[in-house]
Amino acid sequence: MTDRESDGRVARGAATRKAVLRRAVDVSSLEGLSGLTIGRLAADLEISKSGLFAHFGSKEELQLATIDTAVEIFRAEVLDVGLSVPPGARRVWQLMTAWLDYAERRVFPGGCFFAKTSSEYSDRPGRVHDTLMQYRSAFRGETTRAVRDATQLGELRADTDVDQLVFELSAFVTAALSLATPAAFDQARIAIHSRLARAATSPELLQEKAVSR
Amino acid sequence: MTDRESDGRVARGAATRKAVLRRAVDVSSLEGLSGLTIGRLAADLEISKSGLFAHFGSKEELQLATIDTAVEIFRAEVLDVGLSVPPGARRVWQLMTAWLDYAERRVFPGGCFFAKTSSEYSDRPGRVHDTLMQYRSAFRGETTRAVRDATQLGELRADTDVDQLVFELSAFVTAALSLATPAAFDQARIAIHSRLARAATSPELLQEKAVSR
DNA sequence: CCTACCGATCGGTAGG
DNA sequence: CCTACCGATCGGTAGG
Repeated sequence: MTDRESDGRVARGAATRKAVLRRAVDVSSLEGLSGLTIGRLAADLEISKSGLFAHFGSKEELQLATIDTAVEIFRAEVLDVGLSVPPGARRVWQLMTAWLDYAERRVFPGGCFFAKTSSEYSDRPGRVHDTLMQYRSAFRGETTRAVRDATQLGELRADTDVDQLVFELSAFVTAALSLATPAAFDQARIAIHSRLARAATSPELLQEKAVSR
Repeated sequence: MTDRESDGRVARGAATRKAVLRRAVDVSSLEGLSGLTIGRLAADLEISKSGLFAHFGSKEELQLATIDTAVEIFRAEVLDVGLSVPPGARRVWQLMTAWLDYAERRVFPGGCFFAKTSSEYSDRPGRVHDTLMQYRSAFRGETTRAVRDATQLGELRADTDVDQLVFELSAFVTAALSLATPAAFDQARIAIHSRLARAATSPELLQEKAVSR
């Protein structure tokens, strides 16, 4: 009896928390993590300010929880899609295009959550800044590993400067995210394909595997 | 007598306005144009809030005046430096490196004023957004003209896709501004040089003119 | 999860 | 340029 009752409360609490964070991620992708205010979020979700506040304890904790929620989505939409292809040049291509696709598809209404918030917090010390930079460098690490693997597999030229190539490919993606026009997304795909083709040991390596359908 | 007195007031007013805008540009480059608050600016400059307010009439007017001030500085530091070299491949190189240099030199304490504020206002409708986008596209227009001129002069290959090349070169710069590490600035210079060398009809075109000293 | 607060700060105004 | 305000909103707290 008491078990069932408290389970019900816990479940409702978790559902509210989840709804708050989903909304928080959307708002932040449009207006940044400091544009996020507890009062506005509470009004949007039609709960009291202090009711919402009780879930997090401080605005900073809300911001950190919002970042973690965005990371989970980014991981599923970009990293998992990229890594679903076996190591090699095509994995690198897949990783970059998954990143572009996720932004173009507006998984977050403001485009890329991390493009917005990393720029916003680039010069503000604190835990929000540190957490964002840590995730950014973790993702760059995954990209670097994919490029290094492709090099060691002989699919990218042995004299490839791995960090330089990662810089250039990432630059094309982030530029498209920042411009956010259809033309820019196309230009990024063209640039990435041509840069990878130039680094590849064989031109067919970037081709889609022929699927029978 | 009255002339001298009112001239003195006007001059003092202009000096105050100038000091306010210089400070506003610095603060915005660090914390964005919405992080700019009239109260804080007044406290920094040790004048009253309403005294400062009287110079602009609204926060939006202050933001627009701040953008115009930043544009003047950007024009002097980047555009004028780039265009000081005659049309051709080297002018394109000069334009891109002047842009990198200005950010690396921290002309604004937060790096590039426009990188920060364009991202901040990318999804907020209004005059601030419109003004920022207008300046961004004007600068892109100048870059495009420089590339087109270099192509027509025969210094870049006739089959150069001008918009694509502008996209790629700008991407390298904005990526470096966003990362803002010494390594990233170096990687951007390497990427720009190599991309321009590949588009050039002759490798010497990017060389510095030999100066006797 | 709520009502009812707190001090601080926001953009802006009145009147000099 | 000033003092002295305004209503709205901020993050956060007390006490349920």
